[in-house]
Amino acid sequence: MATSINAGLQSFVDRLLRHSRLSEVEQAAILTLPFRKLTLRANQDFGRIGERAKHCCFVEDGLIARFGHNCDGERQITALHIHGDMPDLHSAIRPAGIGGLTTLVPATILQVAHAEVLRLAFNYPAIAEAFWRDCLLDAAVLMDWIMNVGRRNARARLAHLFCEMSARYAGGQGHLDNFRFPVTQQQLGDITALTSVHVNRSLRTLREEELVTFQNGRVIVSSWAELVRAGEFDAAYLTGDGV
Amino acid sequence: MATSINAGLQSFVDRLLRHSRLSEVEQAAILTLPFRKLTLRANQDFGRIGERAKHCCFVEDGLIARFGHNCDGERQITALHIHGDMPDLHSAIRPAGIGGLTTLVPATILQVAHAEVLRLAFNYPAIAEAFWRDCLLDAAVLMDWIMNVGRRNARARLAHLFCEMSARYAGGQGHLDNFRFPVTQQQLGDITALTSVHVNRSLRTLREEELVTFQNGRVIVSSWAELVRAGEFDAAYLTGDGV
DNA sequence: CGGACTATTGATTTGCGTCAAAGATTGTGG
DNA sequence: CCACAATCTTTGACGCAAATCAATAGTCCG
Repeated sequence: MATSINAGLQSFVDRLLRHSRLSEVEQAAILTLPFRKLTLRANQDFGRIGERAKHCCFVEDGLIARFGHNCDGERQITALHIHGDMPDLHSAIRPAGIGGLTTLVPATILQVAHAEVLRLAFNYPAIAEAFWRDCLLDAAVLMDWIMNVGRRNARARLAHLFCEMSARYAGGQGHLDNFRFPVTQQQLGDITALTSVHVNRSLRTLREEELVTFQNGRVIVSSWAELVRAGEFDAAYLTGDGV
Repeated sequence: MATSINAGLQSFVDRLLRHSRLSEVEQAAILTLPFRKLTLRANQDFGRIGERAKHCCFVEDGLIARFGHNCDGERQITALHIHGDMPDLHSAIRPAGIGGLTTLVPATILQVAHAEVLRLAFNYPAIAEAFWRDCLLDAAVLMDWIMNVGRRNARARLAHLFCEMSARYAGGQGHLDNFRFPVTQQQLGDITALTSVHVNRSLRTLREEELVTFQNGRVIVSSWAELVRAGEFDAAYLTGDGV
């Protein structure tokens, strides 16, 4: 169990600092959390459904998806977590699982015991507040995804998703016009509640309209303004508000 | 500004106690929160989009919906809140609005200033934890709704919704076979991402199958077991986990 | 070099939306 | 208490976006 300051934990602190104020002492307390580093293959499920977790996991590298299944076995991805996210911070407070977690690409995660997370939250009210706020940001994304899946057509859903990931990979400052987003068209379908066939057709539309190109797990934005319009994207829901 | 113990606040404490442990002192602290009671007509928007809130609102009576719009003006309801819920507890920690709030029927709400909520959370760590957990329960429902809208057909979406509301109106203990759920078919469509016409047809199907009848804002469950199966309902996501 | 994904495209089907119109219910003011 | 408006429910006919089915290429990797 490593306890030295770690670059992975630093990126989580960076994430928290984007929306919350933390003193040097509080930052240091997070950075010295004891963790266990796990290296996972692609498409490896962990944080099993129905099982009570005893750890939070923290994404040092890779792309993590939370998912559920309907009884026909169709998968629906309900959340994506990138470098610097803590996909199941909530499990420290509410251990009951809410869907499984899986890697979409090879990933490294840091496991931190619930007890350690709770100890921090208990000892440092500002950290508790930052954790709480972090969970609320995740919830805001969930709300946005309901809008996306419920009230937008295929083209708009994909446009919106690319906008969101562009903004998130940019780390809360503007957006990226060219970024790796290592998912298959099947997985894009699992995210947007479409079939891979229709994802393929809609991607072609977006490409031909010269809004965005998705190829080999990479997104290349041709016209950010048009893409934002097509996806009805407003980045407000991604930004914190407590600093 | 009333400060005496109030029956409305009591039902919120009851809700918290369903998932979190609070001492007598902590309960009393919540019950003496200063509030302002507002009586609202049906279909009255409040907690305006884009505006930073300064209060949390607490549902004493009625049915409150959180919603967003797409650019065609179609409304999507992303959350429902009943008697005892606090629809925007999160706004104390993250004031940025995430969609508007509206009443679906005449309602009475209690407004509590953010400062008061934060003071409680700061002074009583157990209350902060309970508030945090309460937000996580709301988030679990959001995740479930993504599944519902994304991966289930019209009949299953409605069945699932009726199951959820049956369980929630039962206050975390079993379910109700007969309960008021005062929404129109149009609003059922806004919740399930369907048109009111298709809601109507699907309700007929459910009625003819003798699973559930929806009439005049009342749900009458004919076969709970069948309804649960049709809606792929598992109440686990509604229950707290921290007691 | 062969097996397993992944992407692409065409043909066809279908669940749900759209449009339209007729009842039923509720509310309101005279 | 009735008349009339407004809203809500129900049903039919038709259209369309996305699903399904199916087949051919790429592409990656051992």
